Amino acid sequence: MLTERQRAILQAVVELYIRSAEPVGSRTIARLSGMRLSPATIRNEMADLEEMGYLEQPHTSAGRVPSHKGYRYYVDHLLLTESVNAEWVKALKARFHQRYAEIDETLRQTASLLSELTHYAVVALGPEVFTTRLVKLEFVPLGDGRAVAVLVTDSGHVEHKLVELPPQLSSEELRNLVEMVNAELKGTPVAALTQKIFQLLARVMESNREVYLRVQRFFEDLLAPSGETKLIVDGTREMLSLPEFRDVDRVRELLRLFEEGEPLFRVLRGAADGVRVHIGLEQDLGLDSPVSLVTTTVAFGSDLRTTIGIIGPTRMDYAKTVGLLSALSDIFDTWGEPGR
Amino acid sequence: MLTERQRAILQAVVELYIRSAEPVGSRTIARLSGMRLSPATIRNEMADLEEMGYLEQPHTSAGRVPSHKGYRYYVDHLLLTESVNAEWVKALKARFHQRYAEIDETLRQTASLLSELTHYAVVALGPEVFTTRLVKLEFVPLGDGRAVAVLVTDSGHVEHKLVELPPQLSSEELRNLVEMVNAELKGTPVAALTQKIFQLLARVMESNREVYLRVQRFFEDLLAPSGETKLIVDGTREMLSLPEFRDVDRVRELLRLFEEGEPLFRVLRGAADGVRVHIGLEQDLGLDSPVSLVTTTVAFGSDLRTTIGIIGPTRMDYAKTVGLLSALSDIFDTWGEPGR
DNA sequence: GTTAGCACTCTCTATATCCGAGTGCTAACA
DNA sequence: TGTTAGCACTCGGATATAGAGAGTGCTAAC
Repeated sequence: MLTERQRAILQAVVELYIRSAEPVGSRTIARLSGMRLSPATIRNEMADLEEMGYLEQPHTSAGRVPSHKGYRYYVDHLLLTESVNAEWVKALKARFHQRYAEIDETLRQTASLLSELTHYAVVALGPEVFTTRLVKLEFVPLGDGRAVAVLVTDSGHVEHKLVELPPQLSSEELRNLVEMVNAELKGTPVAALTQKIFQLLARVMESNREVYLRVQRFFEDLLAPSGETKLIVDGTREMLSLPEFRDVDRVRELLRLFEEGEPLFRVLRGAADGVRVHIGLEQDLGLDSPVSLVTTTVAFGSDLRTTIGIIGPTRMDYAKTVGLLSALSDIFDTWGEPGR
Repeated sequence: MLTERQRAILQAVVELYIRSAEPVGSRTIARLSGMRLSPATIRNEMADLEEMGYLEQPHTSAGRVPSHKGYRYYVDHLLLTESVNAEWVKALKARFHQRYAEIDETLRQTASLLSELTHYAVVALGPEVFTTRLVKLEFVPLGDGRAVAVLVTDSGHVEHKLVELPPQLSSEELRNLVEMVNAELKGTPVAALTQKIFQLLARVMESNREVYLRVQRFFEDLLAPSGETKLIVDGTREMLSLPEFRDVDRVRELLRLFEEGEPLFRVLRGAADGVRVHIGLEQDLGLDSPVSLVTTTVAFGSDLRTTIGIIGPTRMDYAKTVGLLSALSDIFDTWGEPGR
């Protein structure tokens, strides 16, 4: 259990370190924090805090730096979430008021704005479309045995794919089939589509087993999630001005992380609902540089959900970041209700 | 006019500098190049080459480095284009044999492969769709006054956009309109589409001036090139291992360039047909780091054209890069003929 | 419990020094 | 006349050294 004074000192260390990126000494705290205490006293407390694992010393005779445990305590008990600038909230909301935009695009723009506001990098899971529903499936023949298949969902999302038509299937038959799919499966959640189509096919085509198999394969290909969920990344550039990334090797690592995506996927997928602070992800992400991630998992209306994360140095400005993502969550929540 | 020996020396300087990134001294050339000459003789020649502007000295008592003029001469007169690894050609061709893929995707994959092969960054202009033709225009109503407009071209390209339906237009009327567009304008080049639609509208709706204007505005919006041509970028990461980018500031510049796009657009758009070598683009691109660009402008069949460029340090491996892009051009050319 | 004082530690910066690679020039050589 | 050996000179980069500054822990006094 920490005393009131220890908490105050821990808070001061964290906040000063966040601002300066330099180890914080007892002098500095004595001067800048309101406490009427001498450096010596603060030194004693800091020694205790270190022993308890909240602070670390890069080397003897340097100031202190928060440990992961220290950050954790700070975030969980000492953080006063900043109420977000009204200006910013307005800017965020603006992203949603242009209803023309596709969800993907909205998300991309949000990411871009967030990185601009925080000066950190932003990652977002492309929205999962599991629960969106089919509005229309269409084939547009191109004339040389190929066609474009276009699939429109009720969220306004469009998937399209160039397909080779199975030669066994006359264009007449295909047209009938598609008409039937549209008539009978409109409103079906996209996730269940493949299965439903198979059932439909089985019913219609039981006569001709061989063609059935071909056509089944064909739809299977068509509906296979085209390139698994995308990762949206923005603001890589912002990270480069941080002292943590003064070294090009660090930058290279970071770019690799963003290009590769896999480790980020894992972390984002694993993030619990609401705004969460993940401190010290360097191991999980395979980086040498100390980074933290603040995530929020939000729902777009009742159909879609996505996770947005802000990646910064471990000494990132948690107050601002958490505040911003909370505000964003609220906007998402209230936005889902009226229309979509 | 350069003597045979001077050309040999210039070539040696360029090639050694490309390999080592270090200024090249007379000793090195005497040792490594086949010429049976002493360093002293080579020094004399190098002094002459410097006076003629082909070489530069970073400082007295360093070796020589090629000037832009030197590179130019090398590329224009001394370059033996490497015949490309059969393996690579195969890999490139493979990108085109999956006819399912959309052009955009093909291009993206090609860029990715090129950057992997060269270890430089690759930029490509999203293909210009000016000459592709309309195959089908479709509106899929979503039910709350919005609809998805889907436009399919004969190259298999799909554009889609969420639109708000003009309330003055009944869905009945819209359906008729779209049907008419499809019936009458199928095969129209996309570039001419807006104008054609206006003519059609004018003919059909002359009775109701006010609605006409609304609907015109609506189509205008719809067909406005959605977000000007895209820039495809890949392989930024590769650049980071080059000594030219050991400094983070340089990296930051580079990332900004790729994010911003505008200067790159200008250069790529301005590139003449065929394989071209642009030496020393640092001014044009607003960089401090010395970079060159090798471009090729290729046609996809008769309909589309695009420019692909490889950006590397000015001391990039021109032989390899030019060879690779030549091979790519050939593949594009022969590929355009059969099907599409 | 708090604080002043002090010796000590360690990093960082600036300065001096040295080494090596490379040059230009001169004079000798074929 | 072109080529080469020799040599003094230059300059950047690496290495060593000293000193400043910031911060600590500990002791002893308040």
